[in-house]
Amino acid sequence: MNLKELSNRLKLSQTTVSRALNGYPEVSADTRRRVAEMAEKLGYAPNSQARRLATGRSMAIGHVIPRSIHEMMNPIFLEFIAGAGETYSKHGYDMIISVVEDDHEEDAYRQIATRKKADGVIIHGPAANEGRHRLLREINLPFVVHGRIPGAETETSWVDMNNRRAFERATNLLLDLGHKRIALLNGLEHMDFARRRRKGFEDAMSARGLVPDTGIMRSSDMTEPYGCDNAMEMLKSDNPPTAFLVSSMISAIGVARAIGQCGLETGKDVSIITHDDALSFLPNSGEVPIFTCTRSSVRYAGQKAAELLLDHIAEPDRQVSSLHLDAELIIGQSTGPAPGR
Amino acid sequence: MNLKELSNRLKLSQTTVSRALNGYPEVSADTRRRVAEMAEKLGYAPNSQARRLATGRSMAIGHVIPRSIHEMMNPIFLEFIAGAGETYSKHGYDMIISVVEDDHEEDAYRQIATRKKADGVIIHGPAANEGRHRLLREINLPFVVHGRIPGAETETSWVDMNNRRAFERATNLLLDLGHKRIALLNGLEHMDFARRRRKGFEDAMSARGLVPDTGIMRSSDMTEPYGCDNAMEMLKSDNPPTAFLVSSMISAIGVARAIGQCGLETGKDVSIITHDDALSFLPNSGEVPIFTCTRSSVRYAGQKAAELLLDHIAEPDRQVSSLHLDAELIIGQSTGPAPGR
DNA sequence: AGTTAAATCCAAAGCGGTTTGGATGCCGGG
DNA sequence: CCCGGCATCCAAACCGCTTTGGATTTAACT
Repeated sequence: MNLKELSNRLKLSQTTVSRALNGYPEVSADTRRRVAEMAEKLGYAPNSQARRLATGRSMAIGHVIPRSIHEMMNPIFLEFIAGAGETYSKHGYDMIISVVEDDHEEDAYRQIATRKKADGVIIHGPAANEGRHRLLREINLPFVVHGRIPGAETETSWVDMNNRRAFERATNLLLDLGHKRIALLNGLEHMDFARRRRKGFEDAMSARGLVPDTGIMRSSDMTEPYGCDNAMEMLKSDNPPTAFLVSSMISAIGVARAIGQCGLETGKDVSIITHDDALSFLPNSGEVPIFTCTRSSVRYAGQKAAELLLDHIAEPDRQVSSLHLDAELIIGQSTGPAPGR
Repeated sequence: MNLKELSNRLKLSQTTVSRALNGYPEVSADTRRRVAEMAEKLGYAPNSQARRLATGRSMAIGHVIPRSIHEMMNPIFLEFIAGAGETYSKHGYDMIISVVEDDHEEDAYRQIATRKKADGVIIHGPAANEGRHRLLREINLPFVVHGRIPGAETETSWVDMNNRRAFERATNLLLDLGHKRIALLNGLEHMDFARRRRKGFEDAMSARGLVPDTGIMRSSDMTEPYGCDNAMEMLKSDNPPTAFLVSSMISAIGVARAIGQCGLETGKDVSIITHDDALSFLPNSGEVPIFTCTRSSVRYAGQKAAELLLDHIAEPDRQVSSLHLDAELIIGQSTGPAPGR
């Protein structure tokens, strides 16, 4: 069933039928109703390829993710995608995801632009020396960044949470509880978010005249064993930390496991604060959540980033605009006063 | 830069240029080279919408996932997607993901078919009373199932792992170690995979004349707290289990946490066997993995399911065909002889 | 040399929509 | 009664590619 057949059945021209269905004013209310009814009855829906070709808009947003196991192929990414996807479908956009070899990333973006596969893209996981925004500007592909690109904060549109502040507040909470020896289990520090988190931690420490001990600061992919192994090693050392500041629930669970294996009690002997992205399969809710955390829904960030991008596509010569989300600081069971205080 | 401009520059017809680029034989090697060079130089790539319209194939595979928080929006899904995505990009296909409200799922599939958004789809998470395969057959949309549809195993193409056998073997391992009181922390049992796992557990038990105690069998979304809370409750009961059979690493981590909090030792006082989907952010590897597990890479399953689907699209009147994967049984640190034996 | 087959290349017709630039009919006002 | 203007509707061009059915040139064979 295509436009032609439908308009034949209605004894109307394709033009009129098309206009009727797309809400143009040049068609009487009566005809519009007739058309809508017949379309419904015959189950007509316009072929997207044809429409896209005619309008020149692909009505799709691209997400290219490098195949590498690092960082991106993680549940946080999924949750973001889920949020963005909700926004897309609400606005009639498709989401297309390209999993590419790491060294084909640039190529993937170029393909999207030249083959007109998508009307815009979202940049995931900006790193320290980021170049994707320049490429995208060069090939004239609208984009929004999830996170911030160091040095390009004012010239790009982004959605990010206040990583520095979140970790600063978390650190202050620990300091207020009397902890002085605080370990940092950070994400990969070539990623922008991890740098900011570290900054927040260091700022809070030095504001109280403390010097962060790099001996108990780590940076890696945020897996469960990463949390467990490093916590274990530190706890068994001569001068163990009394608190852990962790970048992800997943690793925090590992830290908790290590604490348990050392015969210690989380929240009493050792404290943990983690960042909580509010992942659906790792709920940290309830009256008093298991983990004290800084929480910010990455799914919500996905929704907002998508909205921003769609706005930009609709009005191309609009100012860049960004959204800075604040994380909540939530007191759970995993923190307590420093021992011996 | 489009075909017309390119062919003008080359003083050739669009036909010839198109054929040269698409590897048709009716063009001399010399011309082909010239065309390729010029296309490269001018950065030409065919507009996908136009090509799709002309060929009638959308060169995309759809994945529709309900917005609901249950099951689907989980890391296992992501890992599957990642695997499938690799296959797609290798074959020049796009992956389009639709996040839809639960009650719009059918509608989403129909849209894909009538608007020609994708050439095929993958069915995720088949449940007990599954109807999607009938719908897809009705609207004539090729598909492959990840998992199996009860009652339709022979008439549909699917990729699944041998859930029943995996859990049977896992249970036997525990029984061989002398465990008699074994708890089952299963996934949602309206899902097919969870039913099969339960079957495997029950089969193994009754083969040794044991009757599974439904008092220590649970079924839910596989979160971390699910594992911890239920394990905690059981361990504190009058007649605690000596071993746990768990459906997911995530919940198994929760179980381990509960064991630790009870002052017991995993692999000594209490054993755990979990299914391990080989998620990248939950590595369970090393010489002796932390968890004894049945392991089957869901990423691999994604690759294979995608290959199967692309095959079906290429040769529509081909037999249905399926792939039954076997899980490895891997001995880790989380199992040991039943206490007092 | 004449004929045929093979090798190249091309004009034009789709694919299924949207959109431009009229055409037609009906109305009230002068 | 005639004309301008509004409300409707339509024919045809166009989006950028693939593909059919020929046309033309070249090579090969009798």
